[in-house]
Amino acid sequence: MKRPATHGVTLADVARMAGVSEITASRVMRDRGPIRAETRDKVLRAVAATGYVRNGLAGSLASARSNLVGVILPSHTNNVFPEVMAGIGQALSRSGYQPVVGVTDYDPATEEALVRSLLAWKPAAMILTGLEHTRETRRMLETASIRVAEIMDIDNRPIDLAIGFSHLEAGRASARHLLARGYRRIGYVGHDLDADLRAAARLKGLVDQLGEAGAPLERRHLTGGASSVQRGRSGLGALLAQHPDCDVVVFSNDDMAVGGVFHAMAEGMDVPGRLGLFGCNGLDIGQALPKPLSTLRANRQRIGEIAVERIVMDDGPETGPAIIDVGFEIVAGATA
Amino acid sequence: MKRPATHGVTLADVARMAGVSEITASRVMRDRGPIRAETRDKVLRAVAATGYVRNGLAGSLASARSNLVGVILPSHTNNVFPEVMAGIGQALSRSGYQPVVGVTDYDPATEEALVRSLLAWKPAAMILTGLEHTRETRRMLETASIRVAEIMDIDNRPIDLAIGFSHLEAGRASARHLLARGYRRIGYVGHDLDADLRAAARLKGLVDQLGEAGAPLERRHLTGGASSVQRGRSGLGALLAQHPDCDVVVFSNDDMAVGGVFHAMAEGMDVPGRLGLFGCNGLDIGQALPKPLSTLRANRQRIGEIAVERIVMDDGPETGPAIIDVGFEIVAGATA
DNA sequence: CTGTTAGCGCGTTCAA
DNA sequence: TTGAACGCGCTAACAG
Repeated sequence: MKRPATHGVTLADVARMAGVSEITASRVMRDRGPIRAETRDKVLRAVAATGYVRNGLAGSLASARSNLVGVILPSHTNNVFPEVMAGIGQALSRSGYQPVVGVTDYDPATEEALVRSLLAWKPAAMILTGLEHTRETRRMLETASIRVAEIMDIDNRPIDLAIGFSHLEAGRASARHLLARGYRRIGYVGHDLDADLRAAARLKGLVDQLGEAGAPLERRHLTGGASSVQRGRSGLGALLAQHPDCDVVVFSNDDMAVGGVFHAMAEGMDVPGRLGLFGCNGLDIGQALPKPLSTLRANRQRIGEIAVERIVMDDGPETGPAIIDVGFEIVAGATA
Repeated sequence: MKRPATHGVTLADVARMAGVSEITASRVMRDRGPIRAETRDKVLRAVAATGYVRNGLAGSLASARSNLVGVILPSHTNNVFPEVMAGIGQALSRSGYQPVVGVTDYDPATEEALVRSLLAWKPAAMILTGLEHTRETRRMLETASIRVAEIMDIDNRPIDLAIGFSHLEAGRASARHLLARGYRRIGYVGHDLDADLRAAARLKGLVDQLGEAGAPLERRHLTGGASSVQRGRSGLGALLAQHPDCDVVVFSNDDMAVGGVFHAMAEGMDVPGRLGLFGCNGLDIGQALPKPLSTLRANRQRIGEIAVERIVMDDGPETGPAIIDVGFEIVAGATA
């Protein structure tokens, strides 16, 4: 190797080698303004020869804009978030943006700290989950004068743009579905709902609607901790031990419900003859079961995509806080 | 509001309000050097009053270091990657670093483009998947003089540090397990292996070992496309249609294998009496099945954690390319 | 314990 | 179609 090429080839080096000014080289790098083809070639050759890599820090500092987008999600383990992340990631890469990711573990204080440190990168936009944040989180976001998308939930007033569906309504719709099927002794198996506000909202909708219909939800078992297939499985066992008379069980989400299906299988229980099972989320896995899971599905990947499309690609006039309801559908399935 | 507070409170503003120099304010922000408690308080008060948010772009540019770490993964949908991302994310946040994420869809050219754009942020380190990259990717990484971790695979020479296990050996170990159980008419159901080099390596190990044992792997079905529970389910159906005499089927991973289990359930097939089923990865879901899946497990979350610990927290002397083998274990399960 | 000086590597704004 | 001058907001390296 004739040159160690260790570190720090700058635009100035490239410009010098190409025999042009820095700004011209800069324009070539960014496809900006009119450049003679010959000049462009000289610069590109110099880039190749030096192995120049743009310094985004300097560029963004000078231009006061970056192509970073802050993304804050509650959890890595809950299967729905990899899916929305997939939607976000794909849409972002199409438009040349890059996600800087943080995970809150459902803790508002952690979220606040994350917002603060992500804002330090002067992101073009910020995507966060849910509509409940600390006062300081909201203040920082409002002050930053960047686009903000709050995803998953629409049951409250967003800072800028909310994309998702009403979890309250989802709970109600589940209840109506089960009532229509003739179920009356309804049970519920859930994970830790103090943290997962959206699962809690679905439960509230379920409880409200069932109460109004005169079939109150009295049979419940909460496992505590994050949702998982294992906890769904053990949770159903625990619920039935206490309330053997349930005719259907609703789970806080599909992971839990799949666990419930496995419990029923292991016990040789007839589903849905002896016991109906109902999930929430429409995960791939539930639909691949021998009997596809009855559940409620929203397109989570699409939520991520829409968030990106609206806040990083859109530059229409600001019209104040907006809400996009992507809706949900009851998947009849074969278990309830 | 007495002040729009829209945009751009700088360190200079804070310093002025606190009656100190910029560098002192800077030191307070970063907990650097000795500061009198009183001075620190004045600064912190000014920070609170102004709502100052540090500009990481300027800071990193000046100090030539950032707390960003580039993370490049092949896929969002393959369930193993959310798990390693969980390990990476947790370990990073503990040490105050933030991941900038890119997804290659198993394409080396996409990976190269990602490396180039992530390098623009002068990350403290870079984590990528596998040991196969384009020549230019390797060059950029070597030139960048940052720590590089290549995760998942150790069957080749790493740029700096490799963390994972030998997929070739994993395939061989699976073969030995099945042979020891007495299986001889072994089938295989896989997804698209052109892209997923590690699944391909496991298959090669499997084929080699079976060949050496005189029970060559002749019964195969490849579905094409990414792995999924659905494809595993349909794939097993297709394989058995062609080769009804299989006594055990190995799947390219656990998602596929769980699909296989569901197919067997739906057909009322006796597992493992009539047909054994064997996966790879040890996903939670496989272990929650009525009969826990027989599979091969590596601790993927730990791989992510170790990668971070070694390349961002470690500053021991460089000793050239290193390999960390986290190993794997055969999970006997109840399906093979 | 605190301050001064001097950039970091780019892009913006003008002018040519 | 190209360039010169300036500054983005912060921190390193000294001094004091």
